Amino acid sequence: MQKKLGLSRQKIIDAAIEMADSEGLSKLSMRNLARHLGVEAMSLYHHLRHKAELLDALVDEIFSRMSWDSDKEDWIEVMHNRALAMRQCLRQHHWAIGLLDSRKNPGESTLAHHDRVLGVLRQAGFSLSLAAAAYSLMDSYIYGFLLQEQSLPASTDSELQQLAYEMAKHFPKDKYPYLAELTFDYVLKPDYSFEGEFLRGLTFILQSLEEARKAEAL
Amino acid sequence: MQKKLGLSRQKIIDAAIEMADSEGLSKLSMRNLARHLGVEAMSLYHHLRHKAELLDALVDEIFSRMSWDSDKEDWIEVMHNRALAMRQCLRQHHWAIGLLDSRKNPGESTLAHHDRVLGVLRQAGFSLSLAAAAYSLMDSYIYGFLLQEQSLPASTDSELQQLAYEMAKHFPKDKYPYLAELTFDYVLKPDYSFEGEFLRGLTFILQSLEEARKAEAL
DNA sequence: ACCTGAACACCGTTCAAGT
DNA sequence: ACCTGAACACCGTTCAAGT
Repeated sequence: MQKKLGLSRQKIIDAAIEMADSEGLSKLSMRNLARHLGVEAMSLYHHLRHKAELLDALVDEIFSRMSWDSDKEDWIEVMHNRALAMRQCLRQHHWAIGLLDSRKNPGESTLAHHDRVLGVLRQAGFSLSLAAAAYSLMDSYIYGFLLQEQSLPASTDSELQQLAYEMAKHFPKDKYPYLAELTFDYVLKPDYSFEGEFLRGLTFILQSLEEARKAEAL
Repeated sequence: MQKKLGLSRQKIIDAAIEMADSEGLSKLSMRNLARHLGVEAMSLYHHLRHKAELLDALVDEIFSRMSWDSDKEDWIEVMHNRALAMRQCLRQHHWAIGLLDSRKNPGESTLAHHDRVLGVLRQAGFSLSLAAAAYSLMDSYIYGFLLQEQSLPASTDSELQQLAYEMAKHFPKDKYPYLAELTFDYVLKPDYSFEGEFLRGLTFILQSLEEARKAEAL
Protein backbone atom coordinates (compact mmCIF):
# COMPACT_ATOMS: atom_id res chain seq x y z
CA MET A 1 0.00 0.00 0.00
CA GLN A 2 2.45 2.63 -1.16
CA LYS A 3 1.84 5.71 -3.26
CA LYS A 4 0.85 4.66 -6.73
CA LEU A 5 2.22 7.56 -8.71
CA GLY A 6 5.49 7.11 -10.53
CA LEU A 7 5.51 3.35 -10.78
CA SER A 8 8.84 2.35 -12.24
CA ARG A 9 10.79 -0.78 -13.02
CA GLN A 10 13.15 -0.21 -10.10
CA LYS A 11 10.31 0.42 -7.65
CA ILE A 12 8.67 -2.79 -8.75
CA ILE A 13 11.91 -4.73 -8.28
CA ASP A 14 12.56 -3.26 -4.84
CA ALA A 15 9.03 -4.03 -3.72
CA ALA A 16 9.31 -7.56 -5.09
CA ILE A 17 12.50 -8.20 -3.12
CA GLU A 18 10.90 -6.86 0.02
CA MET A 19 7.89 -9.10 -0.50
CA ALA A 20 9.94 -12.19 -1.25
CA ASP A 21 12.06 -11.54 1.84
CA SER A 22 9.10 -11.27 4.13
CA GLU A 23 6.56 -13.63 2.64
CA GLY A 24 8.53 -16.04 0.48
CA LEU A 25 8.83 -16.51 -3.26
CA SER A 26 5.64 -18.54 -3.45
CA LYS A 27 3.60 -15.54 -2.30
CA LEU A 28 5.19 -13.28 -4.89
CA SER A 29 2.50 -13.18 -7.53
CA MET A 30 1.96 -10.38 -9.98
CA ARG A 31 -1.39 -9.68 -8.37
CA ASN A 32 0.01 -9.66 -4.86
CA LEU A 33 2.94 -7.49 -5.85
CA ALA A 34 0.62 -5.00 -7.50
CA ARG A 35 -1.57 -4.88 -4.41
CA HIS A 36 1.55 -4.08 -2.37
CA LEU A 37 2.32 -1.21 -4.70
CA GLY A 38 -1.25 0.10 -4.51
CA VAL A 39 -1.86 -0.56 -8.15
CA GLU A 40 -3.72 -3.02 -10.36
CA ALA A 41 -1.87 -6.17 -11.45
CA MET A 42 -2.00 -5.21 -15.06
CA SER A 43 -0.06 -2.02 -14.55
CA LEU A 44 3.05 -4.08 -13.93
CA TYR A 45 2.96 -5.34 -17.48
CA HIS A 46 3.73 -1.86 -18.62
CA HIS A 47 7.18 -2.12 -17.10
CA LEU A 48 7.89 -5.84 -17.41
CA ARG A 49 6.88 -8.14 -20.23
CA HIS A 50 6.15 -11.18 -18.06
CA LYS A 51 6.84 -12.62 -14.67
CA ALA A 52 9.99 -14.30 -16.00
CA GLU A 53 11.41 -10.84 -16.71
CA LEU A 54 10.72 -9.85 -13.12
CA LEU A 55 12.55 -12.94 -11.84
CA ASP A 56 15.50 -12.22 -14.15
CA ALA A 57 15.61 -8.71 -12.75
CA LEU A 58 15.49 -9.96 -9.16
CA VAL A 59 18.47 -12.24 -9.73
CA ASP A 60 20.47 -9.41 -11.23
CA GLU A 61 19.55 -7.16 -8.34
CA ILE A 62 20.82 -9.78 -5.91
CA PHE A 63 24.14 -9.97 -7.75
CA SER A 64 24.40 -6.20 -7.64
CA ARG A 65 23.93 -6.26 -3.86
CA MET A 66 26.72 -8.72 -3.18
CA SER A 67 29.69 -6.71 -2.04
CA TRP A 68 33.21 -8.05 -1.93
CA ASP A 69 36.67 -6.59 -2.39
CA SER A 70 38.72 -7.79 -5.31
CA ASP A 71 41.82 -5.69 -4.81
CA LYS A 72 43.52 -7.77 -2.15
CA GLU A 73 46.65 -9.34 -3.59
CA ASP A 74 46.02 -12.88 -2.37
CA TRP A 75 43.53 -14.57 -4.68
CA ILE A 76 42.62 -17.09 -1.99
CA GLU A 77 41.59 -14.32 0.38
CA VAL A 78 39.54 -12.62 -2.33
CA MET A 79 37.70 -15.81 -3.30
CA HIS A 80 37.20 -16.66 0.35
CA ASN A 81 35.60 -13.29 0.95
CA ARG A 82 33.44 -13.55 -2.13
CA ALA A 83 32.11 -16.89 -0.94
CA LEU A 84 31.26 -15.39 2.44
CA ALA A 85 29.58 -12.40 0.80
CA MET A 86 27.47 -14.72 -1.32
CA ARG A 87 26.49 -16.75 1.70
CA GLN A 88 25.58 -13.64 3.66
CA CYS A 89 23.54 -12.17 0.82
CA LEU A 90 21.73 -15.42 0.13
CA ARG A 91 20.92 -15.90 3.78
CA GLN A 92 19.28 -12.49 3.78
CA HIS A 93 17.37 -13.25 0.59
CA HIS A 94 16.73 -16.91 1.18
CA TRP A 95 14.39 -17.21 -1.80
CA ALA A 96 17.11 -16.19 -4.28
CA ILE A 97 19.31 -19.26 -4.19
CA GLY A 98 16.95 -21.45 -6.19
CA LEU A 99 16.61 -18.70 -8.75
CA LEU A 100 20.27 -17.77 -9.29
CA ASP A 101 21.12 -20.54 -11.71
CA SER A 102 17.79 -21.15 -13.26
CA ARG A 103 17.56 -17.87 -15.10
CA LYS A 104 18.50 -17.51 -18.72
CA ASN A 105 19.16 -13.88 -19.74
CA PRO A 106 21.80 -12.89 -17.20
CA GLY A 107 21.77 -9.18 -16.46
CA GLU A 108 24.59 -6.66 -16.26
CA SER A 109 25.45 -7.20 -12.61
CA THR A 110 25.49 -10.95 -13.10
CA LEU A 111 27.89 -10.74 -16.04
CA ALA A 112 30.05 -8.18 -14.22
CA HIS A 113 30.28 -10.47 -11.20
CA HIS A 114 31.43 -13.42 -13.29
CA ASP A 115 33.89 -11.32 -15.23
CA ARG A 116 35.37 -10.03 -12.00
CA VAL A 117 35.83 -13.52 -10.58
CA LEU A 118 37.57 -14.67 -13.74
CA GLY A 119 39.72 -11.55 -13.70
CA VAL A 120 40.97 -12.29 -10.20
CA LEU A 121 41.94 -15.82 -11.20
CA ARG A 122 43.63 -14.87 -14.45
CA GLN A 123 45.62 -12.13 -12.75
CA ALA A 124 46.71 -14.57 -10.07
CA GLY A 125 48.35 -16.56 -12.84
CA PHE A 126 45.73 -19.22 -13.53
CA SER A 127 45.78 -20.52 -17.10
CA LEU A 128 42.50 -20.10 -18.93
CA SER A 129 41.76 -23.78 -18.62
CA LEU A 130 42.52 -23.89 -14.90
CA ALA A 131 40.59 -20.68 -14.32
CA ALA A 132 37.56 -22.30 -15.95
CA ALA A 133 37.89 -25.35 -13.73
CA ALA A 134 38.38 -23.20 -10.63
CA TYR A 135 35.35 -21.07 -11.44
CA SER A 136 33.13 -24.06 -12.03
CA LEU A 137 34.38 -25.90 -8.97
CA MET A 138 33.99 -22.96 -6.58
CA ASP A 139 30.58 -21.89 -7.83
CA SER A 140 29.17 -25.39 -7.98
CA TYR A 141 30.24 -25.91 -4.39
CA ILE A 142 28.92 -22.58 -3.17
CA TYR A 143 25.55 -22.95 -4.91
CA GLY A 144 25.17 -26.55 -3.89
CA PHE A 145 26.06 -25.92 -0.27
CA LEU A 146 23.84 -22.87 0.07
CA LEU A 147 20.99 -24.63 -1.67
CA GLN A 148 21.16 -27.48 0.82
CA GLU A 149 21.58 -25.14 3.75
CA GLN A 150 18.72 -22.94 2.66
CA SER A 151 16.36 -25.79 1.98
CA LEU A 152 16.50 -26.96 5.56
CA PRO A 153 13.68 -25.59 7.69
CA ALA A 154 16.19 -24.17 10.17
CA SER A 155 18.26 -21.04 9.98
CA THR A 156 20.44 -21.14 13.08
CA ASP A 157 22.81 -23.85 14.25
CA SER A 158 20.71 -24.74 17.26
CA GLU A 159 17.53 -24.92 15.17
CA LEU A 160 19.40 -27.24 12.86
CA GLN A 161 20.50 -29.44 15.72
CA GLN A 162 16.94 -29.56 16.98
CA LEU A 163 15.81 -30.62 13.52
CA ALA A 164 18.52 -33.27 13.19
CA TYR A 165 17.48 -34.68 16.54
CA GLU A 166 13.80 -34.82 15.56
CA MET A 167 14.60 -36.54 12.29
CA ALA A 168 17.03 -39.03 13.77
CA LYS A 169 14.53 -39.96 16.47
CA HIS A 170 12.10 -41.07 13.79
CA PHE A 171 14.25 -43.39 11.75
CA PRO A 172 15.42 -46.82 12.83
CA LYS A 173 18.99 -46.58 14.03
CA ASP A 174 19.90 -50.10 12.99
CA LYS A 175 18.64 -49.49 9.48
CA TYR A 176 20.72 -46.34 8.93
CA PRO A 177 23.66 -46.82 11.30
CA TYR A 178 26.02 -44.35 9.61
CA LEU A 179 23.39 -41.66 9.42
CA ALA A 180 22.60 -42.19 13.09
CA GLU A 181 26.28 -42.02 13.98
CA LEU A 182 26.70 -38.80 12.00
CA THR A 183 23.71 -37.23 13.68
CA PHE A 184 24.37 -38.17 17.28
CA ASP A 185 28.15 -38.16 17.36
CA TYR A 186 28.80 -35.21 15.08
CA VAL A 187 25.92 -32.87 14.25
CA LEU A 188 24.53 -32.90 17.78
CA LYS A 189 27.90 -32.15 19.40
CA PRO A 190 28.05 -28.63 20.87
CA ASP A 191 30.69 -27.18 18.54
CA TYR A 192 28.89 -28.04 15.30
CA SER A 193 28.33 -25.04 13.03
CA PHE A 194 26.99 -24.72 9.53
CA GLU A 195 29.32 -21.86 8.74
CA GLY A 196 32.22 -23.99 9.93
CA GLU A 197 31.24 -26.77 7.56
CA PHE A 198 30.92 -24.30 4.71
CA LEU A 199 34.38 -22.87 5.32
CA ARG A 200 35.93 -26.28 5.70
CA GLY A 201 34.78 -27.43 2.27
CA LEU A 202 35.74 -24.09 0.78
CA THR A 203 39.23 -24.42 2.20
CA PHE A 204 39.64 -27.89 0.68
CA ILE A 205 38.75 -26.44 -2.70
CA LEU A 206 40.91 -23.33 -2.46
CA GLN A 207 43.92 -25.32 -1.30
CA SER A 208 43.71 -27.86 -4.07
CA LEU A 209 43.33 -25.08 -6.62
CA GLU A 210 46.35 -23.30 -5.18
CA GLU A 211 48.38 -26.47 -5.58
CA ALA A 212 47.29 -26.77 -9.20
CA ARG A 213 48.15 -23.13 -9.81
CA LYS A 214 51.62 -23.60 -8.38
CA ALA A 215 52.13 -26.78 -10.38
CA GLU A 216 51.22 -24.87 -13.55
CA ALA A 217 53.65 -22.09 -12.74
CA LEU A 218 56.65 -24.40 -12.86
CA MET B 1 -5.57 -41.69 -20.68
CA GLN B 2 -4.86 -45.05 -19.06
CA LYS B 3 -7.21 -47.51 -17.46
CA LYS B 4 -8.72 -45.94 -14.39
CA LEU B 5 -9.34 -48.98 -12.24
CA GLY B 6 -6.92 -49.78 -9.49
CA LEU B 7 -5.47 -46.32 -9.00
CA SER B 8 -2.61 -46.65 -6.55
CA ARG B 9 0.10 -44.52 -5.03
CA GLN B 10 2.78 -46.19 -7.13
CA LYS B 11 0.80 -45.79 -10.35
CA ILE B 12 0.35 -42.12 -9.60
CA ILE B 13 4.08 -41.67 -8.95
CA ASP B 14 5.08 -43.51 -12.12
CA ALA B 15 2.68 -41.47 -14.20
CA ALA B 16 3.92 -38.25 -12.59
CA ILE B 17 7.54 -39.08 -13.46
CA GLU B 18 6.55 -39.88 -17.01
CA MET B 19 4.70 -36.59 -17.28
CA ALA B 20 7.47 -34.53 -15.75
CA ASP B 21 9.99 -36.17 -18.09
CA SER B 22 8.01 -35.40 -21.18
CA GLU B 23 6.31 -32.12 -20.37
CA GLY B 24 8.33 -30.57 -17.57
CA LEU B 25 7.65 -30.00 -13.91
CA SER B 26 5.64 -26.87 -14.54
CA LYS B 27 3.00 -28.87 -16.44
CA LEU B 28 2.72 -31.39 -13.64
CA SER B 29 -0.45 -30.24 -11.95
CA MET B 30 -2.77 -32.42 -9.96
CA ARG B 31 -5.47 -31.81 -12.54
CA ASN B 32 -3.21 -32.63 -15.46
CA LEU B 33 -1.86 -35.73 -13.79
CA ALA B 34 -5.36 -36.96 -13.07
CA ARG B 35 -6.35 -36.39 -16.69
CA HIS B 36 -3.36 -38.51 -17.73
CA LEU B 37 -4.56 -41.30 -15.47
CA GLY B 38 -8.11 -41.07 -16.80
CA VAL B 39 -9.46 -39.97 -13.47
CA GLU B 40 -10.75 -36.82 -11.79
CA ALA B 41 -8.22 -34.62 -9.98
CA MET B 42 -9.79 -35.20 -6.63
CA SER B 43 -9.27 -38.94 -6.76
CA LEU B 44 -5.56 -38.36 -6.28
CA TYR B 45 -6.21 -36.94 -2.84
CA HIS B 46 -7.27 -40.35 -1.74
CA HIS B 47 -3.73 -41.60 -2.15
CA LEU B 48 -1.71 -38.44 -1.40
CA ARG B 49 -2.51 -35.78 1.12
CA HIS B 50 -1.27 -32.84 -0.96
CA LYS B 51 0.92 -32.03 -3.89
CA ALA B 52 3.92 -31.69 -1.56
CA GLU B 53 3.56 -35.35 -0.69
CA LEU B 54 3.64 -36.20 -4.37
CA LEU B 55 6.85 -34.22 -4.83
CA ASP B 56 8.42 -35.89 -1.81
CA ALA B 57 7.54 -39.24 -3.33
CA LEU B 58 9.01 -38.28 -6.69
CA VAL B 59 12.33 -37.35 -5.12
CA ASP B 60 12.48 -40.64 -3.27
CA GLU B 61 11.63 -42.52 -6.43
CA ILE B 62 14.53 -40.79 -8.20
CA PHE B 63 16.92 -41.82 -5.45
CA SER B 64 15.67 -45.39 -5.70
CA ARG B 65 16.41 -45.39 -9.44
CA MET B 66 20.03 -44.28 -9.08
CA SER B 67 22.13 -47.38 -9.41
CA TRP B 68 25.77 -47.58 -8.36
CA ASP B 69 28.04 -50.25 -6.96
CA SER B 70 29.42 -49.80 -3.49
CA ASP B 71 31.40 -52.97 -3.17
CA LYS B 72 34.51 -51.94 -5.06
CA GLU B 73 37.42 -51.68 -2.66
CA ASP B 74 38.66 -48.26 -3.78
CA TRP B 75 36.49 -45.57 -2.21
CA ILE B 76 37.52 -43.08 -4.88
CA GLU B 77 36.23 -45.35 -7.61
CA VAL B 78 32.96 -45.90 -5.76
CA MET B 79 32.35 -42.19 -5.20
CA HIS B 80 33.35 -41.44 -8.77
CA ASN B 81 30.79 -43.93 -10.03
CA ARG B 82 28.11 -42.63 -7.73
CA ALA B 83 28.65 -39.13 -9.06
CA LEU B 84 28.34 -40.37 -12.62
CA ALA B 85 25.20 -42.33 -11.76
CA MET B 86 23.66 -39.22 -10.23
CA ARG B 87 24.53 -37.18 -13.27
CA GLN B 88 23.09 -39.78 -15.62
CA CYS B 89 19.88 -40.13 -13.62
CA LEU B 90 19.39 -36.39 -13.30
CA ARG B 91 19.99 -35.86 -16.99
CA GLN B 92 17.19 -38.32 -17.69
CA HIS B 93 14.90 -36.66 -15.18
CA HIS B 94 16.00 -33.07 -15.68
CA TRP B 95 13.17 -31.68 -13.55
CA ALA B 96 14.38 -33.54 -10.45
CA ILE B 97 17.54 -31.61 -9.67
CA GLY B 98 15.77 -28.53 -8.35
CA LEU B 99 13.61 -30.76 -6.19
CA LEU B 100 16.22 -33.04 -4.62
CA ASP B 101 17.34 -30.69 -1.91
CA SER B 102 14.23 -28.71 -1.38
CA ARG B 103 12.16 -31.50 0.09
CA LYS B 104 11.74 -31.96 3.79
CA ASN B 105 10.56 -35.47 4.73
CA PRO B 106 13.23 -37.60 3.04
CA GLY B 107 11.94 -41.03 2.06
CA GLU B 108 13.43 -44.48 2.60
CA SER B 109 15.47 -44.57 -0.60
CA THR B 110 16.87 -41.13 0.14
CA LEU B 111 17.98 -42.08 3.63
CA ALA B 112 19.37 -45.40 2.38
CA HIS B 113 21.39 -43.59 -0.26
CA HIS B 114 22.93 -41.22 2.25
CA ASP B 115 23.64 -43.99 4.71
CA ARG B 116 25.39 -45.99 2.00
CA VAL B 117 27.61 -43.06 1.02
CA LEU B 118 28.62 -42.50 4.62
CA GLY B 119 29.25 -46.23 5.03
CA VAL B 120 31.67 -46.27 2.11
CA LEU B 121 33.63 -43.36 3.58
CA ARG B 122 33.74 -44.71 7.13
CA GLN B 123 34.88 -48.11 5.94
CA ALA B 124 37.60 -46.49 3.87
CA GLY B 125 38.97 -45.13 7.13
CA PHE B 126 37.56 -41.61 7.18
CA SER B 127 37.05 -40.24 10.66
CA LEU B 128 33.49 -39.18 11.39
CA SER B 129 34.43 -35.53 11.11
CA LEU B 130 36.25 -35.98 7.81
CA ALA B 131 33.46 -38.18 6.47
CA ALA B 132 31.00 -35.38 7.23
CA ALA B 133 33.17 -32.87 5.41
CA ALA B 134 33.67 -35.22 2.46
CA TYR B 135 29.96 -35.93 2.18
CA SER B 136 29.06 -32.26 2.27
CA LEU B 137 31.80 -31.27 -0.15
CA MET B 138 31.01 -33.95 -2.74
CA ASP B 139 27.26 -33.49 -2.64
CA SER B 140 27.40 -29.71 -2.70
CA TYR B 141 29.61 -29.90 -5.75
CA ILE B 142 27.49 -32.49 -7.53
CA TYR B 143 24.21 -30.70 -6.85
CA GLY B 144 25.63 -27.32 -7.72
CA PHE B 145 27.23 -28.48 -10.93
CA LEU B 146 24.20 -30.41 -12.12
CA LEU B 147 21.91 -27.54 -11.22
CA GLN B 148 23.96 -25.18 -13.35
CA GLU B 149 24.25 -27.68 -16.16
CA GLN B 150 20.56 -28.46 -16.12
CA SER B 151 19.47 -24.88 -16.03
CA LEU B 152 21.14 -24.10 -19.31
CA PRO B 153 18.80 -24.36 -22.27
CA ALA B 154 21.16 -26.82 -23.96
CA SER B 155 21.65 -30.51 -23.35
CA THR B 156 24.52 -31.48 -25.65
CA ASP B 157 28.01 -30.03 -25.86
CA SER B 158 27.45 -28.58 -29.31
CA GLU B 159 24.15 -27.00 -28.27
CA LEU B 160 25.99 -25.48 -25.35
CA GLN B 161 28.68 -24.09 -27.60
CA GLN B 162 26.04 -22.66 -29.88
CA LEU B 163 24.43 -21.02 -26.85
CA ALA B 164 27.72 -19.64 -25.55
CA TYR B 165 28.40 -18.16 -28.96
CA GLU B 166 24.99 -16.50 -29.14
CA MET B 167 25.37 -15.04 -25.67
CA ALA B 168 28.90 -13.83 -26.19
CA LYS B 169 27.91 -12.15 -29.45
CA HIS B 170 25.46 -9.99 -27.56
CA PHE B 171 27.62 -8.60 -24.82
CA PRO B 172 30.34 -6.00 -25.26
CA LYS B 173 33.71 -7.72 -25.35
CA ASP B 174 35.58 -4.79 -23.85
CA LYS B 175 33.17 -4.62 -20.94
CA TYR B 176 33.57 -8.28 -19.97
CA PRO B 177 37.03 -9.17 -21.29
CA TYR B 178 37.56 -12.25 -19.16
CA LEU B 179 34.15 -13.66 -19.94
CA ALA B 180 34.80 -13.10 -23.64
CA GLU B 181 38.19 -14.78 -23.37
CA LEU B 182 36.66 -17.76 -21.57
CA THR B 183 33.96 -18.11 -24.19
CA PHE B 184 36.01 -17.74 -27.35
CA ASP B 185 39.31 -19.27 -26.28
CA TYR B 186 37.98 -22.09 -24.12
CA VAL B 187 34.31 -23.02 -24.35
CA LEU B 188 34.18 -22.69 -28.13
CA LYS B 189 37.28 -24.81 -28.69
CA PRO B 190 36.46 -28.19 -30.26
CA ASP B 191 37.43 -30.41 -27.34
CA TYR B 192 35.24 -28.69 -24.73
CA SER B 193 32.87 -31.06 -22.95
CA PHE B 194 30.51 -30.59 -20.04
CA GLU B 195 31.15 -34.08 -18.77
CA GLY B 196 34.88 -33.39 -18.89
CA GLU B 197 34.41 -30.28 -16.76
CA PHE B 198 32.29 -32.23 -14.30
CA LEU B 199 34.90 -34.98 -13.93
CA ARG B 200 37.72 -32.48 -13.61
CA GLY B 201 36.15 -30.75 -10.62
CA LEU B 202 35.18 -34.08 -9.13
CA THR B 203 38.78 -35.28 -9.41
CA PHE B 204 40.05 -32.17 -7.62
CA ILE B 205 37.69 -32.93 -4.76
CA LEU B 206 38.37 -36.64 -4.54
CA GLN B 207 42.13 -36.10 -4.61
CA SER B 208 42.13 -33.51 -1.88
CA LEU B 209 39.91 -35.75 0.26
CA GLU B 210 42.26 -38.67 -0.32
CA GLU B 211 45.17 -36.56 0.88
CA ALA B 212 43.25 -35.61 4.01
CA ARG B 213 42.34 -39.25 4.61
CA LYS B 214 45.97 -40.29 4.32
CA ALA B 215 47.07 -37.48 6.60
CA GLU B 216 44.57 -38.66 9.19
CA ALA B 217 45.80 -42.23 8.98
CA LEU B 218 49.29 -41.29 10.12
C1' DA C 1 1.87 7.32 -21.97
C1' DC C 2 0.19 5.03 -18.37
C1' DC C 3 -3.25 2.56 -15.92
C1' DT C 4 -7.61 -0.39 -15.43
C1' DG C 5 -11.73 -3.84 -15.52
C1' DA C 6 -13.31 -7.74 -17.26
C1' DA C 7 -12.33 -11.99 -19.11
C1' DC C 8 -9.80 -16.47 -20.27
C1' DA C 9 -7.64 -20.48 -19.11
C1' DC C 10 -5.56 -22.23 -15.63
C1' DC C 11 -4.06 -23.68 -10.31
C1' DG C 12 -4.50 -26.60 -5.29
C1' DT C 13 -7.79 -28.02 -2.19
C1' DT C 14 -12.36 -28.70 0.58
C1' DC C 15 -16.57 -30.71 1.08
C1' DA C 16 -20.82 -32.94 0.52
C1' DA C 17 -22.56 -36.31 -2.36
C1' DG C 18 -22.56 -40.42 -5.03
C1' DT C 19 -21.43 -45.72 -5.88
C1' DA D 1 -13.59 -47.70 0.33
C1' DC D 2 -13.05 -45.18 -3.47
C1' DC D 3 -14.30 -41.70 -6.67
C1' DT D 4 -16.72 -37.28 -8.28
C1' DG D 5 -18.93 -32.47 -9.19
C1' DA D 6 -19.25 -28.16 -7.79
C1' DA D 7 -17.25 -24.58 -5.43
C1' DC D 8 -13.60 -21.43 -3.27
C1' DA D 9 -9.78 -18.71 -3.48
C1' DC D 10 -6.24 -18.19 -6.06
C1' DC D 11 -2.75 -17.81 -10.57
C1' DG D 12 -0.46 -15.27 -15.30
C1' DT D 13 -1.77 -12.86 -19.17
C1' DT D 14 -4.62 -10.55 -23.12
C1' DC D 15 -7.32 -7.04 -24.69
C1' DA D 16 -10.24 -3.27 -25.30
C1' DA D 17 -11.25 0.71 -22.85
C1' DG D 18 -10.44 4.61 -20.05
C1' DT D 19 -7.54 9.06 -18.50
